[in-house]
Amino acid sequence: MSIRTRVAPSPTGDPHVGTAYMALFNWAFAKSQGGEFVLRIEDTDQARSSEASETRILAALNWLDIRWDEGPDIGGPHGPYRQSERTDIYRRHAQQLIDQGHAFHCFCTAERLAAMRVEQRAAGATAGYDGRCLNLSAAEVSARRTAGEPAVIRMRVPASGECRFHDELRGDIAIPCSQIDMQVLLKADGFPTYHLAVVVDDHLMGITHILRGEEWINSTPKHKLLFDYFGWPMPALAHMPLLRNPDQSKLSKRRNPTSIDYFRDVGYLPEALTNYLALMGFSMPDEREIFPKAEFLQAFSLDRVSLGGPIFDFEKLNWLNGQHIRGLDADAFMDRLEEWAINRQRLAPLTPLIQTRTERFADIAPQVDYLLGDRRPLSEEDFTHKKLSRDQVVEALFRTARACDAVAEWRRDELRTLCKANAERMGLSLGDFLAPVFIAISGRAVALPLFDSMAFLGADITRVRLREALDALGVSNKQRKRLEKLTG
RNA sequence: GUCCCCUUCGUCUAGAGGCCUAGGACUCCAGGUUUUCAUCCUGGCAACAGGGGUUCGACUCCCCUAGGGGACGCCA
Repeated sequence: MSIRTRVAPSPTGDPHVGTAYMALFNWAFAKSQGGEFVLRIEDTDQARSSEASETRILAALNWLDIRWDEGPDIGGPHGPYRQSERTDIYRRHAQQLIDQGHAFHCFCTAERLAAMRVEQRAAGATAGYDGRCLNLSAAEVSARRTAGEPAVIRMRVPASGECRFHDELRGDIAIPCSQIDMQVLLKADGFPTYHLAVVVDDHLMGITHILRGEEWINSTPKHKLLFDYFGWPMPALAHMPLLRNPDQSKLSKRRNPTSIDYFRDVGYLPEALTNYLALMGFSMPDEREIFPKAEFLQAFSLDRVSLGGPIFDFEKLNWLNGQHIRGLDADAFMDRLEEWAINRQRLAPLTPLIQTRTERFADIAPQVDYLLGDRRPLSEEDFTHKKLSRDQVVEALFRTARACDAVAEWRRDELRTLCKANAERMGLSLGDFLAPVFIAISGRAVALPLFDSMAFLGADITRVRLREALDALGVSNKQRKRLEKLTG
C-alpha cells in the first residue's frame, strides 16, 4: 500500500512557520517512499476561519515549493479537502456513534461547564466533563431536541483502564483513561470538532502516516478510541518535536516572528528556510547542513529525527540564508532580488505614498529604507518626547503591541481604530500617542504615514520593532506586569 | 494540580556498549587573504543534567531525582 501523509492547517491567521515545518516533513516522508502528500484545510471553527487566511497559507506553501498531490485547490479522489464542505460526512459519522452507543447528546451550557472546570481545577483534578448528560433517556433527548434546545454530541470514554498506542519516534505510550475527556465531537452549530473531523478524514482520505506536533500526544487516545469505535485501522503516528522560542516555550508570535510571509518579506530565500527547517530535528547521514529540498527528501528517514524541542535560531538561519544567496549565480541573484521587492506587486502599495513626495527618483530610496529594509537600531534617547513621560512612552508602545495582537484583520483602518481607542484611554491626543510608535516603526520622527507603514510591513515585522523599542527602553519585569494587568 | 513527552557545547546537532582524549555547524575570540568592509581560509573557547544500577566496559540500556516542555476548550 502506498504511503499517504497530510498537513492540515487551520485557516485562522497568518501562515505559520510551524505549518511549513510539518508540511515539509510530511511531504518528505511520503515522497521519499513514492507516496502521496495531501493538503487538507481544517476550517471547522466558523468564528475564526477565513478564506483570506486559507489563500495565504496555500500561497505560502507554494512559495516554499512544498507541493501537494491533493488539496482544495487542485482536488483529488478523496475530496472535498476543505472540512467545511464535509459537514454531512461528519454528522453521519457522529450519528453512527450515537446509534452504536459510543456517543451521546449533551445539553450542558457553556456557563455550567466553565463553572465545573473552575471547581475541578481548584480540587486539583484533571478537568473534564462530569457526565451529567451521559445517561439521559432516548425519550428525554428527543424531547429536548425537538423543543429546540441546543445540544452537542460527546464521545463516550471507558471509565477505567488505559489507552496504549505506538509512536514511531517515541515507542509505546500509555495514558490512563481517567485522563481522557468525553470530548465534544459535534458542536451545537453542527460543525465537527477537530477530533472527530481528523479521524474521519484521515480514514476516508487513506492517510497511512500522521506526522504531527508533540502537542497532540495527549489527544491521541481520543483519536484511538474513535478509530476503534468506527472499526478502522489507526494510521501510524510520529509526534515531532515542537519549535521553540529562545525561552524554550512553544514558538509563538508574541515572542517571535512566526508568519511565513515575514520570512519572505525580510528577504529569506524559500530554499534557505526549508533547509533550516529541515535541520530542526533532522540531520543528514553525512552531517551536511547545506542542502536542497530534493536531497532532504532523498535522505529522509524517521530514525534520523531527534526529539529535543529545537529553539528557532535566527542567527543560524541568517548564516544559512547567506550561504544560499552567495551560492546563486549573478543572473539568479538579480532574478531573486527582483522577485523579492523590486517589482510592481511589491511596490504598488507604496506608490501612492511616495509619488507625491518625490521630485527625483533619487528621493525614493531614503524614504522607503525602513519599509524594504531594517530600520536603524534604537536607543533610549530616541524616545525622549517633549510632552510624554518615559512611562507614557512605554505604555503607548506596550498598548500598540497589544493592539497588534488583538487586531482581527491587519489593515490600516483597523490599526488606526485600535490605536485611537488606546490613546483615548491614556488621555492623549492620537498624535502624541503615536510619536513613540513612529520612532519604533520607522526609526525616525518624520516618515511615511504610520498606519500605511504598519500595514505594509505586516504584523510580524511591526511586532518585532515594537518589542525592540520596548527593549531599548529597558522595561523592567515589574513594569511589564503592571502594563499587562492594565491592558487586560 | 493531574497526565504525557523530552534532556550531549549558549544554539542546531553527530553518537544505536568499546571507534569518545565526545565530532560537525552557528555564535564568539584570535590569525591570514582582501586598499576598507564583507566573503573566504586557518586556529581556539565551549557539552554527555545529577544519582543509582546492568556490564569486563556506558554519552549510549534500566531505575530514581532534577530541570524543561506540552496537554487538560462547543480552538486547532
